[in-house]
Amino acid sequence: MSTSPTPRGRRPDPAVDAKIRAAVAELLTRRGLEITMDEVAAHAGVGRASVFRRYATKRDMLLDALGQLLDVHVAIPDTGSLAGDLRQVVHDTLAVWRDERLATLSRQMLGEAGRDPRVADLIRTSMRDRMTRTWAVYERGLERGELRPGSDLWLLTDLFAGLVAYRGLLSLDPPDPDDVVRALLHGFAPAP
Amino acid sequence: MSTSPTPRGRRPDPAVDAKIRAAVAELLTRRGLEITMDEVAAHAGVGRASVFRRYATKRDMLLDALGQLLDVHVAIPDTGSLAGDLRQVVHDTLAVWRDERLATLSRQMLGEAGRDPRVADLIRTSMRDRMTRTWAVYERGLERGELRPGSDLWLLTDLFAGLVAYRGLLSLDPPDPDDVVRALLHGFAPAP
DNA sequence: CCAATATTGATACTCCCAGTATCGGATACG
DNA sequence: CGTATCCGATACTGGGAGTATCAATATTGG
Repeated sequence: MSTSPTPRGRRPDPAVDAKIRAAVAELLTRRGLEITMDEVAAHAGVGRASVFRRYATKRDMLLDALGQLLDVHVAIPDTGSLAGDLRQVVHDTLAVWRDERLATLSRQMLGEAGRDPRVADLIRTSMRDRMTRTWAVYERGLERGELRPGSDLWLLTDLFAGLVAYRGLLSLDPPDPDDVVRALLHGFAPAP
Repeated sequence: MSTSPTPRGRRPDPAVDAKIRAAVAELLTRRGLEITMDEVAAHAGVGRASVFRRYATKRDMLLDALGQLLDVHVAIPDTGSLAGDLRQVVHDTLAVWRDERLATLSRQMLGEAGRDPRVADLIRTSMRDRMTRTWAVYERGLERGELRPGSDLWLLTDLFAGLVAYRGLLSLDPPDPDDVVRALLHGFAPAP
């Protein structure tokens, strides 16, 4: 079952791993996805071959780095009302697009998702995890009677996640969180 | 003011223009954005240089082709109710993602928007035009009192356009138009 | 200690493709 | 005619991903 009977010879240097990852992370946030393998190796102070020994392709390398960048901690708000909590979640979701560097990287990452299913998978999973972690917000909202029972909560989350991604990707002005929350909770029909 | 005092020498052959455009369009829908200039020239039965005489770069060529592909006719529904009209608009917006070929191209196009501002501009403008053309739907809705006066209509449209693009880009299941319309009009709060 | 094996940085190579340059031939204008 | 531009064809340049090979070094089993 095991694929490692016993490792012989010289072992991979963990320090090299770290240097490469650090170099990729920095270059990625500084210059976006358009970086060359030579740059990575040079910036890490490491032989070019050592990079390819760890990642079969450039995509694999970027995939690994992007996975880490997406793994950010998201606070779960508890303001006392669903509207307040949602406002906070939407605001946090918008945060990525405020810093121009992160916005550029996010755009390119969403872009890469369009051509590489693995990147799409990465983002999808990351978003799903992230949203699942904010599920408590919805549960409290249901308990307080602020949310219609039986609501499609994925539709709710994807509506604002999609809005934010769409506007960000196309460089449109970001929406105001309060407007978004109002729209999500009460819709555009006149108050009855 | 004019930059063409008088054109000398042999004139560009319109037939060559047409052959190139046709070849690009077909290759684009058949294989997505990852096509080479040699393929375009060969498929058009045209010299490679003639392609570069018309487009300085591959991006320029794709931009031209994508602009035409985006220029599709969209019917403006008039079912008698805002809900019915909106349902139709959402359904039409989803159409692109039903054909797997078009979906792949759309994904790659949205992807390209993430790295090339000109593509983003193209999509943005196209979407804006398209939505403006459906403005009549909203106006009738306002007249019939089905829409709250003073609504941010761009927020409304971007909410569902974003949802559709987001789910499509990440290969998530497309939403049900009726669910979307219900959410947009009445929100997720309980009926008062 | 020793032999076998695998990693290290360095370098040179192949392959693909966008973009450029040049060719002889064709066509349009003056 | 003479010149300018287009035509298809072909060869070239340059950049970057991925591969191959090197001597040097490190690790482990015997």
